This record gives sequence, C-alpha cells and structure tokens, in this order.
Amino acid sequence: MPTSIRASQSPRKQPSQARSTITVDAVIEATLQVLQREGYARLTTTRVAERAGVSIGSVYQYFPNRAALIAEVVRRHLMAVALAVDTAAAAHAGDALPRLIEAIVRAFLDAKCASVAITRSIQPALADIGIETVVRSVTQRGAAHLSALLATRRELRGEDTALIAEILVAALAGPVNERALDDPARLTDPAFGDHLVTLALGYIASVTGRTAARG
Amino acid sequence: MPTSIRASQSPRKQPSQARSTITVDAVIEATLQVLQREGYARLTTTRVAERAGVSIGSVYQYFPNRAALIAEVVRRHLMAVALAVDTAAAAHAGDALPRLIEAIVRAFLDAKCASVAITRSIQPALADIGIETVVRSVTQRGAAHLSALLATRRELRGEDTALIAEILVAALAGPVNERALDDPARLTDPAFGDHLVTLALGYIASVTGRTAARG
Amino acid sequence: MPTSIRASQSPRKQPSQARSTITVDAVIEATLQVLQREGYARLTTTRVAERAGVSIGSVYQYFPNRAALIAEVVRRHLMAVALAVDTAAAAHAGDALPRLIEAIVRAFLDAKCASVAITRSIQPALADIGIETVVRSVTQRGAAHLSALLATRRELRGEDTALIAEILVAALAGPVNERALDDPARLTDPAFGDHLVTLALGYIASVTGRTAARG
Amino acid sequence: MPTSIRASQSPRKQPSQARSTITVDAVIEATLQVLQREGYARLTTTRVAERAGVSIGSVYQYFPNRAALIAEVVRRHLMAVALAVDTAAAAHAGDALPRLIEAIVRAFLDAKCASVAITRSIQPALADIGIETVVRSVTQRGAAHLSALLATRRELRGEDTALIAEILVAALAGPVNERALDDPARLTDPAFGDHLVTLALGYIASVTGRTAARG
DNA sequence: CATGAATGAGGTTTCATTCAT
DNA sequence: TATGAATGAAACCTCATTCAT
Repeated sequence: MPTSIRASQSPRKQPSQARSTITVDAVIEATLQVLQREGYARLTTTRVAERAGVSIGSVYQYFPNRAALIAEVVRRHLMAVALAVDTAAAAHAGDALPRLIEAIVRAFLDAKCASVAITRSIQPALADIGIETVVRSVTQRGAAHLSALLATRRELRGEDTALIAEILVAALAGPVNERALDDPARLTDPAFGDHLVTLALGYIASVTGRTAARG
Repeated sequence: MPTSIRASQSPRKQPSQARSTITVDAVIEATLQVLQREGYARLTTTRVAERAGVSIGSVYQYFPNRAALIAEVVRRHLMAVALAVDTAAAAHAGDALPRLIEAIVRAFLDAKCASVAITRSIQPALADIGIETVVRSVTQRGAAHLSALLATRRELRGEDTALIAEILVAALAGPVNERALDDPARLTDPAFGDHLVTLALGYIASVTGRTAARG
Repeated sequence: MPTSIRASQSPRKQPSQARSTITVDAVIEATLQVLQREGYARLTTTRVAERAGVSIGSVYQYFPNRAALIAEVVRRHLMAVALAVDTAAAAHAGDALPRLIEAIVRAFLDAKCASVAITRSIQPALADIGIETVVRSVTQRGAAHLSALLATRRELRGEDTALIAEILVAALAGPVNERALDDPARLTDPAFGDHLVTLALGYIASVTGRTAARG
Repeated sequence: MPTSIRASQSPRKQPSQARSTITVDAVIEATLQVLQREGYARLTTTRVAERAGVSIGSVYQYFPNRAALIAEVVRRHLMAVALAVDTAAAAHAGDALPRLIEAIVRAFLDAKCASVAITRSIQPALADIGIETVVRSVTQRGAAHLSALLATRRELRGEDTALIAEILVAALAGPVNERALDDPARLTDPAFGDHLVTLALGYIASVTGRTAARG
C-alpha cells in the first residue's frame, strides 16, 4: 500500500515544559525502537504511542502528523552523523589537506558503522517522498561545511569547492550506504575504509594536479 | 501508511499467447506512467489496471502481487542502464584504461540523464524492502562485469578489482542519483560530468600509484 | 467462492468504557440479524457494520477479523442452549434417572425450538473450519456436565459415563438439528419429542439392563 | 469470504462418449484430491482443472458451475455410504430385528470409517447452502429404505416407522460424524461401536415395549 | 470440443486522524 | 492536557465464469 507522506513536517508546538520534552523524547525513542524491531512497514502511530507509553492523542499533541514524527527522527539521526564529521573536521582543521580528508572519511565511516541499525531501518522511510527535504537539507548543510573548509586551502584555490564537496559527500555516501544496506558486517572491513580514503584522496589529487597542470 | 512490499517477486505466468504479451507490456507501461504522473504514493494496482486499459484481474494474472509488478518495472529500468554501460565498455575494450573508464562514466551518466524521470519516480519504490533484492542483483551484476574488465588490465594486477568495481559503481551512482533526485537539470552540467570522470580516474590512478609504489 | 475462516478467534480488546460495550453488543446483534435476514453467504463485515450503525473500523476494534466475530456469535448461541439444559438438569437433580433424562431432553428440544432461526442461519458458519473449535468446546463442556451428572447415579455405576454422555448428546442433536434445518415446523411435533425421550431412555435402559445382566 | 452456492446442481450434459466420462471422472477425482490435500477453502475451479489435467473450460463443459461439481462429489460419497448400508440390510433381511439393526449400525460405522478423510474434507462444503438439498435427498432416501424395512416387521406394526427410521438415522449419524470430525481415530474404538448398537437396539426395544404395553 | 486469457464485482482489513469526555 | 473510541477512505487480491480463438 503506497505511502503518502506529504504534510507539514514541523513539530506542532515547541515543548516548553519539562513534561513535554519527556513525552517528545519518549515518542521519538519509541519510533526508533519500533523501526528497528518491527520494521518500517509496521511503524504505525498507534504502535509508537503504545511503546512510548502515551496515548495516541498525546503523539498528535506534539507532531501534526505521522510524517512530521518520522521526519524528526530522520533529522536527528542525520544530524548526529553530521556532527561527528564536523567534530573530526574541526579537530584536523590545521592538518595538511590529505590528513584532513582522511580524518573526515574515517569519521563518516565510523559514525555510519555506529548507527548501521538505524540507517537500515530508516531507509524505507527516506523514500517516502516529503522526507527527502529533510535529507537534502542536512546533506547540503554538510556539503556546505566541507566546501567552506576546502575553500580555505591553497591547493584548491580557484576550484569549484562547492561542486567538489557535493561530489565527495555523495561519492562516499554511495558505497557506505550500499554496504550498510547490503551487509552491515562488510562495513568494518579495513580494506573498504582504506579504499574510501584512496577514493577521496585520489579525487582531490586529481583535481589538484589538474589545477597545477592548467596553471 | 507504511508500505510493505514483501512477496514473491517473480512473474506468475509466462505469457504464451500474443494477447498476453500485449497485456503484460501494457501493464508495465501503465505502471511507469502512473509512477511519473501521479507518483509512487498513488501507484495502486487499480490505477495501473485502469490506465493500462485492462481489468485488475488481468494484472494479477501475470503478477502475483503489487510488489512483483513494481519489481519488474524497476528491473527493466536498471537493466536498460546496465546495458548502456555494458555497450560502451565493450566498444572501448581495447582502449587504454583511462579512456575506458571515462567512456564508462560518460555512458552511465548519459543513460541516467536519458531516464531521469524514471529514476526520480522509481526512487520511493526502491526503498520498499523486498525490491532491494532486484536492485542489488542488477547492481552487483554490473559491478561484477566491471570487475572482470578491470581484472584484465595489467595496471591493476594484484589489486582487489571486485572491491574497486564495487566502490567505483557506488561512488558514481551516489552523486548522479543525488542530482537526479534533487534537480535533474544539474545533471547535464558539463563540469559535473568532468568531475565524475576525475573522481573515477583519480581513484584508479591512486590505486595504480599505490600498486607501483608498493611494487 | 470457498470461505476460509482460520484466525485467532479471541476478541481483540476488552471494552472498558460504556460506549465500547454498546458498540460490541450492537455488532453482535447486527451479525445475528444479517445472518437471519440475508443468510451466511451475505454476512460480510461491511454489512454487519452498516446494520450495527457503526463504522467498519469499530468492528475491527473489537474483533481481529471476521472469523472472530462469527465465532463469538456462535459461542453465545451455543452457550445459551447449554445454559438452558444445565438449568433443567439442576432443577431435576433429585429426580429419578428417567425423569432427569426426560427433563434434559425436553429442555434441549425447547431451547432449540426457541432458537431455530439462529440454528438455521448459523449452520453454514459452523462448517467453516476454525469455528469447529468453539462448537467442540461448548459441546464437550455440555457432555462433561452430563457425564458428571450420570456418574452420581447408582444405576450407572461402573459404566463409562463419559462415553454415554457423548453419545447421548450427539444422538439427540442429530435428529433435532436435522429437523431444524429441514423444516423447523416439524420440530414441535409432539410425537417427535416423545420419540427423542424414548431414544434417550431406551439407551439408558439398555445400558442399565446390560449392566444388570452382567452383574 | 462468504460463499454462496445456489445454482442448478445438475450436470450440464450427460457424458455420452467414453472420453467425456473419463474427463468427468478425472475432474471429480481431482476435486476430492484438492479437497483432502488443500482443504475446502482452497478448492477453486482453477485448481481442480489443473490437477485434473484439463482446462477450466472443460470443467464447465460438464458442470454448469462450481456448486454442481461439489454437489456431485458429495452425492457420490453419500451414495457410497448408503449403498454399503443397503447391502448390509439386504444381507440380513431375513434375520431377527435386533440382528438386522446391529448389522445396519455396523455397516454404517464401517463405511464411515473407510471414508473419514472424505467426510472431514467435505464437511465445510455441506454447509454451503444449496448442497443441503443433495444431503437431504440421500439421507431421506436412506431413511425411507430403512422405514420400508422396519414396516415389514411384526414388532413394529402400528408404529410410525418413518419417524423411527428418521430418528434412528440421525441419531446414529450424530455421534459418528462428531467423532469423525473431532478425532477420526476414536471412530474405531470398539466400545463406541457397541454403544451405538446399544443406542439403536435400546430405542427399538423401547418403542416395541411401549407398543406391547399399550396393546 | 478444448483452451485459457480476460473479466470485475466484491470481500477483508489497515491505520492516520479527530474529538467528545 | 490526556485519553482512546470511533471513523471511513482506500488498498490489495480472489476466483467463478465467459467466450474468442
């Protein structure tokens, strides 16, 4: 049965009181649990409310509809990954470009490994049109961050860092997500991580080399 | 309402009479049309039958369930892309490695450009668990082809071409799909294509270089 | 189109609020009405909901599926008959065995007469496998009761009262159901009732006699 | 899904040619097989045709509809049981009444034992209104036979043998069917058979005795 | 006569969301 | 605010039957 998630995805109200925050968190936590234990196909608002220990009415007190709830869950997950990458990037801001790149790649891979279960269970939800917005916004925010970082590097002066960052992010996410969905165990294969680093460094090197050649 | 596509995905009956083939084709064509005009969320078996101009019973005569129908449509689309890439690869089998790689990248991008509409409309369906199998099988078949091709190259002797091919395919699909879904128009940007080629060549060069360095 | 009633036959939810009880009763009453006015072949969940004046959703709030609903209706009917027989048996517990037997036979016949309409309309449902469980449990409970009653009688000391009760119940139900289904009017023929009593008493007398003869 | 079998139940055409008879028999045999291996719920005309190795069209060549097919299967089964009883009755036509009765009871029980599987699988079909007619006709034919037989006996002169036969048949069928459906194994328990004989003889004795007493 | 593709009414069930209590 | 009973649109799928080939 085709889903159709198209509705305002913003929370209905800002949970101001402590009690509210608790409820919201409980609902989100319950959503994740249902997602991982029963799968997206069985993720119904009723089931979420049940596992959260609140009434269905309360769920709708804080989320205008099912889509908003799912979007929020997805958003939190993506943000966590983005945060991990940002942290690594900040820690290696002073390093040479290759070291920085490698740090970022490894941080991304590690963060994904740590949350494979969520990635896997969330996957079907991503496709439900309307959530893509959330994904896109986080992804683009991440690419923008990276772009800004690359733009400060002399080696990449004159390059379209926005494009480079966009491709880098998507090119890394591709293989990582593929393995995460196909067989999570293969995500921790050292050779896989090494090749991802090689991929990223090779790309940067090529761009850099081309720049040099041109100049 | 959560989707749940989990069922035998193989066709129910081999159309023997001419009439049957017509029906099957009409149904698949109708599915694509509904997908593109109304979206996955409105892709119901009833609507498909209607647009195909056949009875709902006829749909179920050839597809055991909705999932099988969608899987077949997805499979055909993926196969078309794979075929385009294979053709290009065959045409440049004798070229130097970089030329071959570039040809493949461009062929993949072109094929995707030619079917953006389908890619976009099909996307939500992909996530519906159970279809992943189809995607995976075609993707892996593609990666296997590429791997075999790379394995014949002296430059990559001793390398894990299976891993390289897997990463290459996913790393290219990542950015391409991202743009296809985000804004199809940006897919034809020449700079984008150039960078994809750079990405692929840089990766191969890095791997090759590493090999050389090691040796 | 073959029916197939095979599913959890227990109610889904205990109606806690007063409103709920009303709904449940309305649904069960509606089921009986549809059964009697339109027949089992037209007993659809939709029709039941309509006649009950509730939404189809409410039906499924209290019965996990069509089978459970029907099972409950059948159960209530059988229990009513069983209760009538039990009451009669209790009232004649002190009587001589023949009087007790006669009282039971007449009570059973009367109860059946009073609910011929239900018996007739329910019949097709009984065959729907899966409900048999309900029938069996009530029937066996009735036979067990009777067996216990017979076991206290000196005349039947040493006899297999469980077997006797089982046969007695089924032997009476046979002709009664046959007439109920064939032509309800013939159920009230005095000669019929008399012969049923004769059948039961003759059986008991034979068993008793055999016992005596053996002893 | 409620069934609704209400249609002309007579075969569409008399199979005159040998080929026809073969087809008809194959279809009926296939129906029995599907009934026993897959259950009444999965007894579809398509499946029957498949197992019979003929096209669905051919099935409809000889049976106007599904109901007629099932009715014929049921009829043949009931006739087989009736025939067995008739044969036994004929063989003991000259015996004393009790011996005759016992022979009939045992023959009935034996015949049922030999076809428990059919009895069990056919049961749901019986309820499908419209087949009752078939059952009734065979049952009444059997009761009529028995009635005629009893009417020749001096002991029962003046008695309503039609009533007696009707009750006897139904009173025996009750327990037998009950055990057949509940647990076929218990059908062959010797004590069960003995009690059935006792039941029948006790009934006749009571009636006879009453007659004597009255006279 | 045989075949089997096509038909389509109609059945069961789910679940997001509302709103009276 | 919290509750949870009620709602009902809408989806999937089956299968008896017909009829052109």
